[in-house]
Amino acid sequence: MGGLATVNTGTEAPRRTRIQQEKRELILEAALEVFSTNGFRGSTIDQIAEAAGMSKPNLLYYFRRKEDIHETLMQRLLDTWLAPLRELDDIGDPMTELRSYIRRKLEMARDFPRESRLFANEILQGAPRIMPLLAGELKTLVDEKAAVIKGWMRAGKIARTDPWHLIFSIWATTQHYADFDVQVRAVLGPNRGGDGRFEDAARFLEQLFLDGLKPKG
Amino acid sequence: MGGLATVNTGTEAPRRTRIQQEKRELILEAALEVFSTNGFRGSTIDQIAEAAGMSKPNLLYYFRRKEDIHETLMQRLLDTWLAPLRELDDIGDPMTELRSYIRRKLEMARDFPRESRLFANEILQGAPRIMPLLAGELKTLVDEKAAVIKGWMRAGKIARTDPWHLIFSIWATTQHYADFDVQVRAVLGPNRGGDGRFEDAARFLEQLFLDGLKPKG
DNA sequence: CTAACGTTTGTCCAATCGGTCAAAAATTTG
DNA sequence: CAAATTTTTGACCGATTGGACAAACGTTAG
Repeated sequence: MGGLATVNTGTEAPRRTRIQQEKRELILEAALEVFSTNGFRGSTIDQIAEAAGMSKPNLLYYFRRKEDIHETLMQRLLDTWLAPLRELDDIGDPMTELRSYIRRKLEMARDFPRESRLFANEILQGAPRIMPLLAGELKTLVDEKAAVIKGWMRAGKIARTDPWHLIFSIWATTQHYADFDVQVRAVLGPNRGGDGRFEDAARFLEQLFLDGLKPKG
Repeated sequence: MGGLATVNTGTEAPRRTRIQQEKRELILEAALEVFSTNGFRGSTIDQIAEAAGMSKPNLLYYFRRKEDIHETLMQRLLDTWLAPLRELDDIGDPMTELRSYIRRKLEMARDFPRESRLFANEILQGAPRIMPLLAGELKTLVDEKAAVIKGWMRAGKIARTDPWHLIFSIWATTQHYADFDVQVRAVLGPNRGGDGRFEDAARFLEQLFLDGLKPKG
């Protein structure tokens, strides 16, 4: 007889066997691949199951509903995704801090493009599943860091601007290389669009955020 | 009896009656709304038909397949979407030209957010339907404008950087306010996230691209 | 009026969807 | 070993999907 609801209690304590750990991980990896390229509604359980190398009922033994997979994925994502911003620290040289924040975000776009696209998909569709997190946890964190940046501006360490839009512009420019990767590569062509494109981007962004475009007097 | 295939010949000349013109326009408007928030696979013909105020078979009388609607939408989009870049002109002050390009792109993000999201959805999913356009028409245009920008750099009118990544950064920062609008508003909150957010963004971006963040000596 | 043509809809269909279930297979436990 | 438990699967279900079709309806030209 089937050993049923002991696995996906969801809210309860996750007492899991070794196999359950491994298989759940396998499913999440496959789901990340599928969800990030097709969106939630555009992805099917069959696709995920096939990518994970198992049958659909077997997948549903580990995750009761399609939404549970997506939810688990999103929860994990947000933690690692905001880590670079959390590291933005009041101690240390402001310009250096910002530069390394940009570098870290660009590295994440390079190393975890699927996670970036998963997030972008969710936001594009109106963030129906993570809206509370955006208005809560995320807003709190950004407001906090905006205050730090404002302190730097008052101290004359960096130019005075809108800290919130500064953070947006860092998000936009770095995540662009993950979310719009196909377009970036198509436009750059085989030569400039190769592996070196992230170093080119890093150099450009560093200069942009440091000096802007005005020619050196 | 039905007056059949005279409407959706697709490749042939579009000899259309007044009603056909109007209804097709109605459908495209509804489809833009639906596709831009749900993606292609996530949208259903029924949704579009309902949004257009007609029955599904009636919609399919004007567009034979779901894909035909999407294709028509994308074709129109690309023309208007790239118009600002086409206007980027060699005559005139380079810094002014770039500034007004950024302003125009930001206005498009404000006035046509659905178009921006439709495009973002397509790229996110690997641009399966417009890849040839990216590697062809788009690349040609960008290469051409990159050459113009390079000329400005050689003439010492703007700082030397990578013109392609400069264009990417303008796309990213401006379209961010359409594609990630939900997140932007959630983070800014009711006060700063109101209608004034685009003016704040315009001010910030102007300063970023002009002077960067380095404090004024 | 009527014939021809353009428009609209109700009905239907095969394929696919998310998810269930019971039974088989594999594994762990004693 | 055998019993208990966990894991896997084939078969199945109702709902939804994109699309086909013929009949009904509306409009216009002769």
